Amino acid sequence: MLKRTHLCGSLRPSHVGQSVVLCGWVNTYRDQGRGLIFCDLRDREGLAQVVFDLEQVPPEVVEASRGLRREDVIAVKGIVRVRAGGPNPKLATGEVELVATELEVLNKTDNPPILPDEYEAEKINEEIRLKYRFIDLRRPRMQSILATRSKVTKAARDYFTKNGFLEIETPLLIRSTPEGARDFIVPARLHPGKWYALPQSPQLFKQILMVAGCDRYIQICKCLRDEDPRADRQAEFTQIDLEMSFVEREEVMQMMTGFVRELWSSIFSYDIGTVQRMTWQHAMDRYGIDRPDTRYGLEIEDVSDIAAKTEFGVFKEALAKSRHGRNGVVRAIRVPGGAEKLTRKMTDAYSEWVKTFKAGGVPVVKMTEKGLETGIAKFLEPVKAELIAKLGLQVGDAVLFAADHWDVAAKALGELRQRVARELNMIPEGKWNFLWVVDFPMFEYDDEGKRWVALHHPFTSPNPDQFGILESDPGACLSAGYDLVLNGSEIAGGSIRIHRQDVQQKVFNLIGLTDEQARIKFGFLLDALKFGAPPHGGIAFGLDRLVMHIVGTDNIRDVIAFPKTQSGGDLMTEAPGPVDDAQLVELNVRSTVPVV
RNA sequence: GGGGCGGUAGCUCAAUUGGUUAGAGUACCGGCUUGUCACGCCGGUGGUUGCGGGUUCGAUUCCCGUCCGCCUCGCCA
Repeated sequence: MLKRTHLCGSLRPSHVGQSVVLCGWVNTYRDQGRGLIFCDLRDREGLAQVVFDLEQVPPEVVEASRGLRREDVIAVKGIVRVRAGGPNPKLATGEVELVATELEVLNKTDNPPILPDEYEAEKINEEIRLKYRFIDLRRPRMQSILATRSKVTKAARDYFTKNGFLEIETPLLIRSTPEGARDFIVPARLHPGKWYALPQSPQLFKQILMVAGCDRYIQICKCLRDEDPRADRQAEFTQIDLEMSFVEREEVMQMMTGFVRELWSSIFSYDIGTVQRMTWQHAMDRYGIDRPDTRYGLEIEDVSDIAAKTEFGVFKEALAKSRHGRNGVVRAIRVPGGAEKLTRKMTDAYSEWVKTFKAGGVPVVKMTEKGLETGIAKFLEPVKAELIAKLGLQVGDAVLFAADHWDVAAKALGELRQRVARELNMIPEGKWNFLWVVDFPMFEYDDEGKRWVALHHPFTSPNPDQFGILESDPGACLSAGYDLVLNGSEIAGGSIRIHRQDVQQKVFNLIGLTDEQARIKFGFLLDALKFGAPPHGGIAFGLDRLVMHIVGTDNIRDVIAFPKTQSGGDLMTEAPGPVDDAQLVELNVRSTVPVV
């Protein structure tokens, strides 16, 4: 076999005159007739044009070159020269070509169902791309994404090991724990009737590594949550998981900010500047979401007191609502220029759409030269001046309202804010807005379960100044949690953990675990906390999402080599699949559904 | 679990109100072509219209069910 000397994409004028061997896939071939054949050969690095001058090569090369087809795998030996037909500016190698002297066809291909040609590929159904992933991944775009992902994981290892983190592996077969997402479970052959779970994250193990004196830990690990996927979510995903001892949240945030600073600097030569902080309450009030996109305005204003002075029934009803000690609200978004840009059709669609978030609709008013018009203008007439002042209304603006329980109104306007920004093209290109969200509540009340549930997870510590109200007013207690948000998407989340056994016990009690249940489920953690647990905290980056931002895609499957579909299937391997009865018998498992 | 969109040639799509032999581009096959680069020209092969049922003289088209894919609500500590 001819031995490769260069990568296709690496050929440059400096190679002219050299004898080289390229290996790769036939990207395209152009048969010019009896004398001349062109072939663009592709490998991971790019394309190079190979010329077969049929009068200058041995008969077997003539025959083999005439039989070349797209995606055949070949090795070619030849001399690099300046292109005789003039340069091709579309190719990085476009100034040179390889004049073939030898050709070895390493593997003929069947007619490929799809081609890794960018011109074609953008149009091909993802279903087909996933089935023939081995061809789809040959595309330059996909190769580039895989390379970028590799760069990110290497940057993480470099940065964190440089800062004293040890890379330590944690088990995949673990104990199933309550709380959180649904577990994937694995039958334990040696323990009939018992099961392992696959980790939703290495959370408890990394905490125990801190108790074990490892000081700083990093792992790039798979996490598995048996929940329905989304465009930016897979059941099986990857985290850059970290934990540090003897720190408070400030040091964790500084360390992590340093990482993204280095990453963005090395990949984009972009200075992320000072990363802003925002409290969870501020985020919810002003942006209607716990991961605000601060690249544009459209902030939410509370106009409850003004609305209270109107006779508009929807406002009155909303303000009369109350839940968990919080009154209903009327809130509004001023849309600059919205009087013209937001058509009746659009605002009607918004009203319909917010119903999916349990809101009743979106009252609208527009500001024209004549004053407030359309929509609910007549109800607002008495408070016109106040409203204009509060919202800073100018002629040409529109106002979108939500009136409901505070969380419903927040959610509706938060979603609406993003949709309006998208539809009115208000999101600036090329901006990277990083933001730390802090001071999350420890708990939220679960109406169905009639109990408090941890907003982050039950190992999250209250903020140091909040211990006093942990038990007396859990609903008001703020945690030492922090999320790193990029352009409205959560890319990392973590917290300072509880390192005292008595505090952990209290939190378990608060979320409805009795001492005995806590003992059964988390006895090892409570033990660890008893025997010398240092203060510690950490964070986990969602690697897939981080890479999505970096490569500019909104499809998580683009950044995973072998992703799963929305129903958890792998279209290439056809997993999940049936197993033999014998396997089930050995595992002491019986299926309750007939095998298809 | 709920809602929405989609599935026609290897691939991307079309097919009028339910009506002739389901078409086009591309890929593939054959021929021509010595400077192309999404090469070009001529010709050809290629169909379980996702699957199952129903209505009808007649179904890609209408109805029911089902499978698959995508988006989304719930869910994702």
